[in-house]
Amino acid sequence: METKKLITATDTQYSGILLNALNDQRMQGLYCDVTVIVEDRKFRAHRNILSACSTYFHQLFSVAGQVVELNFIKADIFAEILNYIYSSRIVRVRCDMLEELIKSGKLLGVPFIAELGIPLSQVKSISGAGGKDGSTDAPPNPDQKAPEPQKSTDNPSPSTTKIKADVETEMPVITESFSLSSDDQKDKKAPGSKDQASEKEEDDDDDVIFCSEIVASKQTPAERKVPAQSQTPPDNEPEVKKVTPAGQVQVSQNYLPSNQQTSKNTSSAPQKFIPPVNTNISQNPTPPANGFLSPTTQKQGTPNAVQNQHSQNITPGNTLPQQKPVVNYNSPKAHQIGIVQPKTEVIFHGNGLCPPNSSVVTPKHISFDGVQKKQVVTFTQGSPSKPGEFKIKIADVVSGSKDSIKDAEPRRIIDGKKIITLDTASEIEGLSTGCKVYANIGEDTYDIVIPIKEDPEEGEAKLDLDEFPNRKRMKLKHDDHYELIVDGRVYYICIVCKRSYVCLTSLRRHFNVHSWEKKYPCRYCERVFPLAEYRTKHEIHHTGERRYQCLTCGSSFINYQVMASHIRSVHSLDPSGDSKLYRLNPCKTLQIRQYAYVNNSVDGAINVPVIMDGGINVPVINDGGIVYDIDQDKPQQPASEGNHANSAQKPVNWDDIFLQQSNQNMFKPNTSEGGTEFEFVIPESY
DNA sequence: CTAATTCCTGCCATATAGA
DNA sequence: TCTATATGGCAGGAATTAG
Repeated sequence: METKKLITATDTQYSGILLNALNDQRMQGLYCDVTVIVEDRKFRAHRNILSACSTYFHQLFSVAGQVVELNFIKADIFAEILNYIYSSRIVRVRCDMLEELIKSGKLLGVPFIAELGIPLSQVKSISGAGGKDGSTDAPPNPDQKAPEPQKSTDNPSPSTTKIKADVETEMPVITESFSLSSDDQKDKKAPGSKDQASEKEEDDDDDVIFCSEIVASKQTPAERKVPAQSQTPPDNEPEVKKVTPAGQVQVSQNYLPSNQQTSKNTSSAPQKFIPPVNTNISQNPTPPANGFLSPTTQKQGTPNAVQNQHSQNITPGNTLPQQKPVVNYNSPKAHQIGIVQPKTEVIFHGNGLCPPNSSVVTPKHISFDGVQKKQVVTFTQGSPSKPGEFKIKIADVVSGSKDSIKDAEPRRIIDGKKIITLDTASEIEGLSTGCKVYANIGEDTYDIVIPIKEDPEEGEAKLDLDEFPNRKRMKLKHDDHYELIVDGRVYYICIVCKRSYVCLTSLRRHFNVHSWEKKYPCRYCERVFPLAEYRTKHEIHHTGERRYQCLTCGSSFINYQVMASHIRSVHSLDPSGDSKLYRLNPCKTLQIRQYAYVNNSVDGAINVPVIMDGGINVPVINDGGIVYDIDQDKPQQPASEGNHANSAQKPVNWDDIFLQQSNQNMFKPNTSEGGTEFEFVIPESY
């Protein structure tokens, strides 16, 4: 066999170019497969990239859907981090943002950013260089390389080697403008200098330098995700293990026994799995320790909040005293009793650490480890026949540890599903979205049907097929909710915010507030709404139309609330009583879907008619007998909300749809019309 | 503190796609 | 045609915001 010369060629710029290309794609929205919502901003990105650079995302994406919402970070900070992830650079970050940036970097498990604090502190203290920089602290643990959180120890790539060599000198550098750089030296640039264009392509390798021990010293999200089997059962957890910021992942966790491995329990890490729940107490005046919560997030809880607030921090006044009969939400009896619990916000600590009697507290807003905000957990169980009165106390569901889930004994395997029984509802949290949870199997026990997945990706689809054989059309992946079955009733739980819904349609509708898959822009202004109804109501404010009319005095009002308030205050009557005290007139100014109203007024006032979807040219008669000729001549444009099926699909096409309808045609001031401020001018298209 | 506004969610009617 | 699902309007309570 003839010997052949082996050639090895390394494209030293490949990674940089690749990163650049990825960043370009991100900027163009190409192939972005995840939306990260931070505050009011949405960031499109690539899961692979994020997961490679962030231990947080790495874990999160193992369970999360296409949209994740972070509430423990500020949007501008996240923007910087995202820019870093896609460029390997942090450029000209304001110094006042630095601290927060570092914190956020830690939270997200982005080693480079997390490590920035080290040199910064050195700078601040003027303690001289060297010290405990990343190189010293960071164990020679190349496998913690940020881009590949899960492995690669065995890959001492040249770059890695080089990086190690450079560590001492190439720590992040704070320039005079507090820009941070970890510039690569391929072109021998001074650390502080930044030729962004060129460096961008070269820096990324270096980032592995700073990976680290943040990950090493703290339990990574991934570690947390997989519960250490040997962990103390949640019930016995004396205290909440401090939540490692970076670990505040979980929208949900896949809990597939088959996949569960104990390998990660190496984590002698002080922390155990951090449950997704971290609620905080709204009434609790204690601000987050780090104080970096935005006002809006203060009620949302942050990892830090979790860290610093314990369930026992619950303001006594806001919680039922302990001596109060504990209504263990895990107990079916709790529901049966129908106890109305005081509402409050609670810090739920993971691992089911929240004391069992924390159930006596009904959190109103629960944050789940940074993934979202409010949580309605009013849990009162009236009669099951009154769905609205029975809300699952999600806190129960989410506060649990997965340890016991894993430990739960598989009771039986049926049709590709493994059924396990949990001892407490708090353990349910670990379930993947495909799991169905059956409560009330016994006191404080729950049967959980877990699909046995061969392939994590297909698992849920398989689950659906398995579990819903009767459904002809089942979403292959309903990764937007869990299903919790209590007393035979199914509750749909949003995986993002853990709200529970009796109606799946309600959940679907609600979920758009997370995903913004559909957007409903106002025709009159720049506002955009996640729900069509919100937009409609908002637009009515633009038109000024007053559809709600008090039957007692004839006054008209713009919405139900105003009308009801009027009836209550002026007439001292209850608008929600049996007798109809108002009338809802058909909408004249907006082409919204209207139903064939049932007579909803006690006096027989008409609520007329009969404009259906697609029937927009059906004349509408108002209560005064006036015929509103709706869209007589205009052929149905797929023009409106009325055609909701279409508009819903492409809600952003409002501009196209209504382009010809100038707003001023919709209404104009009218002083002649008593009582109302506008004369409604039905556009021709109506 | 009160009123106004916005949000939320069960329920319902309607439209549509697929079997 | 039937069924499941999507969509969105409405009611009315709750939460939030504004004055």
